[in-house]
Amino acid sequence: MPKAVFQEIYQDLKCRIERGDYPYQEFLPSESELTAYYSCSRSSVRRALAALADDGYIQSQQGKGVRVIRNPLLEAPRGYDGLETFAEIARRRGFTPRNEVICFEQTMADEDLAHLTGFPEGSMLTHIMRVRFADERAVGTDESYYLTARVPGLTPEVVERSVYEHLEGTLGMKIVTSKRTITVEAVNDTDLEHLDLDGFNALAVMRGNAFDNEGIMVEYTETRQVPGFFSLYETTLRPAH
Amino acid sequence: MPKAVFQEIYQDLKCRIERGDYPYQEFLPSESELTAYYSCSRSSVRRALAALADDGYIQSQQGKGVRVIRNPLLEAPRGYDGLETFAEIARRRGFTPRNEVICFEQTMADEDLAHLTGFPEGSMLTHIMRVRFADERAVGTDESYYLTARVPGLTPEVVERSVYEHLEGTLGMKIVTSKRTITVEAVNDTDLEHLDLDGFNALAVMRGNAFDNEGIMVEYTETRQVPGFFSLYETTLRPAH
DNA sequence: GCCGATTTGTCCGTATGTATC
DNA sequence: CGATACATACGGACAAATCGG
Repeated sequence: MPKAVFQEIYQDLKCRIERGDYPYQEFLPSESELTAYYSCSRSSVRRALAALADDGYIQSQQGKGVRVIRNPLLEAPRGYDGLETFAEIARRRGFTPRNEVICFEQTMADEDLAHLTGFPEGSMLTHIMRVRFADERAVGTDESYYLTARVPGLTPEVVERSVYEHLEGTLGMKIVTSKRTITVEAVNDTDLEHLDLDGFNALAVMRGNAFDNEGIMVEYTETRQVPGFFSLYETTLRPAH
Repeated sequence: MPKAVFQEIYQDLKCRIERGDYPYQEFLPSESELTAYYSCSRSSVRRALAALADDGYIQSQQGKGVRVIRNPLLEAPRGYDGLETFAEIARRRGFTPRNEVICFEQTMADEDLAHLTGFPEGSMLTHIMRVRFADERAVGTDESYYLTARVPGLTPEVVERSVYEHLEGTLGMKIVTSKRTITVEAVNDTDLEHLDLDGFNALAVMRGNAFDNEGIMVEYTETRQVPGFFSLYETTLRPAH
C-alpha cells in the first residue's frame, strides 16, 4: 500500500528500531548517510524521520544527530499509540467482546442535540446506543450519532458487528481527523441501569467527533467505560509550532 | 520568538481562523495564493498548513482545497490541545491551587524502581511526592522521579512552587518528548490516606516519561486525580505514516 | 578561545503525479 | 479533456548547533 518513498523509509527504519538494530539511546546514521543508503533526496529521509519523531521513536538534535528514544521495556504494554479499543483491551485480557444494540433510530437534530453533538440544527442523524460486554459483564456504553446523509446503510445488525468496518469497508469512507475529550466522571442513572459497575461509582468518559476525507463531521460519540477497561497511550512533541 | 517563516505563517493563519476570517467549513485560499500573499516558497506554506492540520484546525483534500474544521462552539471549553494542568483546571473553576510536598528524598534506583520508572538501574533520582489542593480539598497526588544528574537544584521549596518553572526557567532545559498512559483505576490505600475522595472509589491515573533536548529521559511521573479534576483534549490525524 | 568539519534546521525553486470539477 | 489544487520528490543553498583539534 505505501508506495511513497518517504513511507518506505519510514517503515524500514521503524522495523529496524523495533528489531533492535538501532537500540534505545543509540544514534541513527546521519541524514546524508541515510540519503546515500536509500538513494533518495534528503527531503524524503527527513520526512520519514519526522514521522518517527511524531511516533515517539526518535528525537533529533541539531549538530549531533538522531537518537532512538523508544524503550521496548516501557512501550511493551501498548503496541503503538492511541486509544486501546474496547475489543483490543478485552481480548488482551482473555475476554470475549460483544456488542448489544439497545437503541437504533433516526432523529432530527433540534437545538439541544445540535449543541451537544456539533451537528447543524436540522440534520438527520442515526442515533445508536450500544452496551459493550466482556464475556458476560457489561463494561461500557457507546452512544453515537452519525450523519445519515453521509453514512447510509447503517442497520442494527451492521452496528452490532462494527461501525468502523462498515465505514472503511462497505462505504469506502475514511476518517481523517478525530477530536476527543477524556474525563473521569461520577456514574449516572443510565450507567447504573446498563453497566455491571462492580461497586465503582466513577468511570472514564470520552466524547469526540470524527471528520471524513472531505472534512465533513460525520460522527459524534460518547463512550463510558468502567475502571480497568479504559486505556490511552499518547506521545507528544514539544510545540514546535 | 518564532522567527522562522513557516511559523510566522502558522501563527498568522491560526489567528485568522480563530478570529473568524476563515470560518468553520470554509476553504482557505489555495497554496499558490498563500505563497503569493506571503511572498515565500510553497514549502513554507505547506509546512504551516501541516502544523495547523496537526492541531485539528484544518484538513486538506487533494484536488479541492483546504477546509477549516475548527468549530469554535465545540472547542470552547479547551483552548488548544493537550492535558489540562491541575492549576488550569482549578483556576477555571474558581479554586485556588496549592501544592504540598509530603516526600522529598534522594534515592538510588534498584531493580524494581528501574523497572517501574524506566531509569537505568543505579541512577541517582530525586523522589518527590506532592498533594494537590483546590482551595482546601486534596484532589490529586503527584509522585515523580527526576534524574538528579540532569535536574540539579531541586529543593522542597522549588518543588512546592513548580518543577516546570525550575526546568524551563532556572535550568534552561527543554522537555521535547513526553509519553503518557492514561487509565482509570480503583483507589488504593495511599489515595485514601491523602485525598479527599468525597466518596469516590475510582480515579484518573496518568503515568509518563519526559525526555530533554538531548533525548535523555529525565522524569517519571504518576499522577492520580479525583473525578472532575482530570481533563484531556486530543486531536489525532489518520495514520498518514 | 578559535576554527573547521559534521549534522540537523530552514528555505527556495522546480518538476511531476494525482484527485477534483 | 483541460484547468485547478494538493501530494510527492529532487537538488541546492545557507544558518545554527556540536564537537574535536
